[in-house]
Amino acid sequence: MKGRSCFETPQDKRIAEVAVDLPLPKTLHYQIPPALQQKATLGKRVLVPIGNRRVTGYVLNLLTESPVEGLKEIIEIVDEAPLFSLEDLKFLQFISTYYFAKPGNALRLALFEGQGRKEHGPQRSLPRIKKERYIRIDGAGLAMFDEKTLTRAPRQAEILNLLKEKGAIACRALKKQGKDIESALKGLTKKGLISSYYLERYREHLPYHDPSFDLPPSLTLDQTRAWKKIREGIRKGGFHPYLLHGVTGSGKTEIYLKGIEEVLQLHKGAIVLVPEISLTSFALERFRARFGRKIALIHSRLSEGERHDELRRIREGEARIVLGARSALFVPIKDLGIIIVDEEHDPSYKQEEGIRYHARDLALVKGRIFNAVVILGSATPSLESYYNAQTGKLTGLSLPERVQKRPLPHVKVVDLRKKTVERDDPFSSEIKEGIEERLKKGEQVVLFLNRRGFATSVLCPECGYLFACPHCSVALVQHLKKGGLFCHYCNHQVALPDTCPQCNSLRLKSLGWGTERVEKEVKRIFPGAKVARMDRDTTKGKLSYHHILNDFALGKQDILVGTQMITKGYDLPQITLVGIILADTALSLPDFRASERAFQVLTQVAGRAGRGDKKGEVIIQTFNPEHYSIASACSHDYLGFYRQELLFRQELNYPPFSRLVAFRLEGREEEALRNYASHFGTIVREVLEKEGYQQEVEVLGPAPAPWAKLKGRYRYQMLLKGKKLKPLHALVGRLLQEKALQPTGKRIRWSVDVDPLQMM
DNA sequence: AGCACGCCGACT
DNA sequence: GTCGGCGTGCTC
Repeated sequence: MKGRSCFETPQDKRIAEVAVDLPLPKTLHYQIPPALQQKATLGKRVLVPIGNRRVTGYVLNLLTESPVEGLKEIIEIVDEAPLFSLEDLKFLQFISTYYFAKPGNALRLALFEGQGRKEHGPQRSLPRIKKERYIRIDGAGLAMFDEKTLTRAPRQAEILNLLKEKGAIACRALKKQGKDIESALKGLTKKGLISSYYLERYREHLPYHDPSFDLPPSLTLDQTRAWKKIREGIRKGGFHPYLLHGVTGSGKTEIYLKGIEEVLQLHKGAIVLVPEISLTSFALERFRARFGRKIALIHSRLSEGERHDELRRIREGEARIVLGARSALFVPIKDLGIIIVDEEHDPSYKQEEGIRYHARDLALVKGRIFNAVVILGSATPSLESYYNAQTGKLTGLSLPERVQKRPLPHVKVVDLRKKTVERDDPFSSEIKEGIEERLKKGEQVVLFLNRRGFATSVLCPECGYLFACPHCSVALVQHLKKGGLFCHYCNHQVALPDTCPQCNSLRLKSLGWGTERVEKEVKRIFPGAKVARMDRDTTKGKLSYHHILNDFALGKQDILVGTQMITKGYDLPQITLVGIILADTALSLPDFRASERAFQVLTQVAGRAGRGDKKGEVIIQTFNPEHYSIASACSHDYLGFYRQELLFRQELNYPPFSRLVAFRLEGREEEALRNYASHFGTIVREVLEKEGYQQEVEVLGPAPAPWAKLKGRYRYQMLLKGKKLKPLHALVGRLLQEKALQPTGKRIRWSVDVDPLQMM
């Protein structure tokens, strides 16, 4: 910080705007007592009275006057130095106004409290700093020591010799070798030959071993061109946003690595965001191979202690780069130089609970506020981002070819409509032949199907009875291994009876294939093949995801069957065949982004094939070979897809041609919610007219959500659509104030979703 | 989130 | 007559 002037409180600003750690809709104003005037600065914690309690708050702003009468006084300033910089506060302020988030909740993001935890519960106890015991030779003791005393204590002698060699040893390392370490150590200590001491240790999710440092490969011509542009931005300083559109295997990661290297040389830090699912060791290892311990890993599967220690490494300056899922965007990195959002199109960047933010959008905001370079990278950019690159909001960079002149995989389409005879078999003869050929050659196969379980539903063919979830409007999915029928939304479980509960028929039928069934079938057809499955059911454990992929990478399996999870996050040269069991699943979703989603998933998973020296092949099975999502994915034609999808969006006035805000209404009683929803719609339209927004905002609904009931809650949604965000935003702000919209009991809730992604 | 205020049932 | 149920409403 240059001088202190910008942090000193001007004499006339005697009021502090404070966000407290309570779910209040607004910030509160407090008088700054003269004695605290000097210390009361932006970004510090303060102790304030609220009701008859005292709570900690955060100074977000300093004011000269307040519209509120009878302000109370700040009791105490907690911090010597501010916890938040001016930029941090700006970023926070933006999040809270843009997403209509309570300031206290926005604060929790910035404080990195994590999402899954209790909101506003009691303060969690801070994880302990972990210490590790070491031993060293006690010089004085050794000087007076007679070797013979140890002839009958070989363990002690052994340890002593080791110590003479190394000086000091971690006890943990010793314990790995023998069993009875403790008594030997006790003996040595008693004789005054060694002493113990403790050092702090960082907990690690994926243990660090010194990587074989990676020599940067030479760049292709396209890479060089893209890299030069980005380097220019980094060197110039300030906010420069890029969209790096590179086909699968075109070497986007290498550009990210270069960007980070450059930024580190300028003594700045970096944030790298990757989709939740691809948080494997693979991304981490690649970065560690280049940057060693300067990388910190942050994601939801870390234990509290591990996360705490990673944050500590960042705070203490050992780590200058943070790699993680969306929440890593809020990690406080000193002198932020670059933010990278890999696979920027990925829906997991959208938080669907609490503050419904989009990490890619906020990455751009953060870049602007912190004057950092932002790279959005993808093989299949979101329509919004690609459009932004075309209109100049982002600098578009393109890598149209794979590295080392490797071709994109050849794609073969199998039209399932012509396969009516063998309908019950998930594999076409083309896929079977393909698998057989790969098994013979010792190459690897990936089989993708975006549904887990054995069968997607169970039905009685005689009376039509369908096993459905009593709490959700979905069919139950049959699982063999877990045994029974399961709801994938609320986990409701029932046993599968032998007869139909409605007509007692014995002919219950399992419909639709899931990954479990695909795995079973492939094992049956190819008894010699080693098959692994990766989906939510096989990745419950903390590191199971890592282990499955690792084993596959090591060649312990020939075939990997999986859901979404296997579409990205790894780069394995032995995979030469990707089979897409049913490409249509994503297309049938009731969402205007369904085509985009389908195209992205197909392109991503197809991109796993042929990343080594051997040519890759993709076989897509589908009932809709003509659909443009599928056809474009087959011909690796992003631009073709983009143009067609853009037309569709324009016609229906959907993003990127408009902005959306969704209201989500929820309640336990169907009728009460239906009535409330209709009342809600009336009020919204009334306000819209009264305030004169008819020209700028279009209202759709409210209507029952496509999944009308989930986890025992009925759901309605309403959509506001506008060309410009500003009037939309103003109207929503106005509606949040509206008394008539507040639910009158009945256990009904509603929330606002700005830039909604999932329409289901 | 707390905590007070508030208006209806079984008790010292 | 009161103690207390937890429904709604406010906190600078």
